[in-house]
Amino acid sequence: MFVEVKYKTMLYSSELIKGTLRTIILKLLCDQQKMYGYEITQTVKDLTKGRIQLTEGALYPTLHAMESEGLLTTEVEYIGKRVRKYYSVSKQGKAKAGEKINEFAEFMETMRVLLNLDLGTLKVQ
Amino acid sequence: MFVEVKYKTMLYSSELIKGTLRTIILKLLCDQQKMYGYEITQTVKDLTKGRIQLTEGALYPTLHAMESEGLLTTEVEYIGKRVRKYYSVSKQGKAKAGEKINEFAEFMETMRVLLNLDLGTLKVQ
DNA sequence: AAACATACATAAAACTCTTAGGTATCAAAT
DNA sequence: ATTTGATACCTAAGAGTTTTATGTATGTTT
Repeated sequence: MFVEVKYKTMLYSSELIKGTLRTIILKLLCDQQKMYGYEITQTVKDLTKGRIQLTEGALYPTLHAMESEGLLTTEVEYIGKRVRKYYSVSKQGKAKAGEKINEFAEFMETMRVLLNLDLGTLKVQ
Repeated sequence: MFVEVKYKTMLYSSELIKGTLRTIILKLLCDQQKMYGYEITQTVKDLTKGRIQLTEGALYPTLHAMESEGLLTTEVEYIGKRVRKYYSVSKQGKAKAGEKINEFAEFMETMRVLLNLDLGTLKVQ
């Protein structure tokens, strides 16, 4: 009869997350070598303390697109009867990851200046 | 016969800017009291050294929407025969600005952690 | 006179994401 | 036993935002 509240803070209104999905995927896959879709959603949820929750409707089509663009490669694995599709970054994907992450970092700095934010005082609990 | 290069760095691939337009507008109008559309595009371009260039096709409809939502108020002025439409933030607009800027700051911090960025070493020239 | 900058505006198309639905396996609780 | 919840994949309609393209008009610079 009690509802467990996992995360104190709200989800971001999703408009901000737009345009960051590919960057997030590339970064995680560069760090972890190989991951499957569902694992990516859970990892992002954990790492962001629930603040960013990727929807499957956005994730899967994006993974498929990135594979067809040659950024990711796949290998299927069976866990009992259940299918798992692992994604890894290709050489191109690694290059792209570098670009994307760099671009995002610069974008953040530009926005920090534009919005006159003092990130030194910001603490995300 | 020489082309003047105003800005060294590239524009951001625009996907990142998505979702930040309203925040930028509210922030600028809170600081400047009143601004007109074209002025907003130029100010953002200058403040970001050409990295963010708002398109008019995105800006004007957004300003209209924000006015109809009660976030902004307008007053028309004539410079010779040319029309200028000044926008100011309403009381609601000011509250919204606070929320939006805060949300963006938290989002940036979350992304910093997620992408493992070291912003201390980042210098935007 | 032409080109460029100022200043507004709209509308079709493109792009990305949400919402909503579907299938199926496995574990835990009722 | 069966329902619920978690795991795991997927697609498609609709919503929302932005780009691209276009239009109008005035003022300034070349």
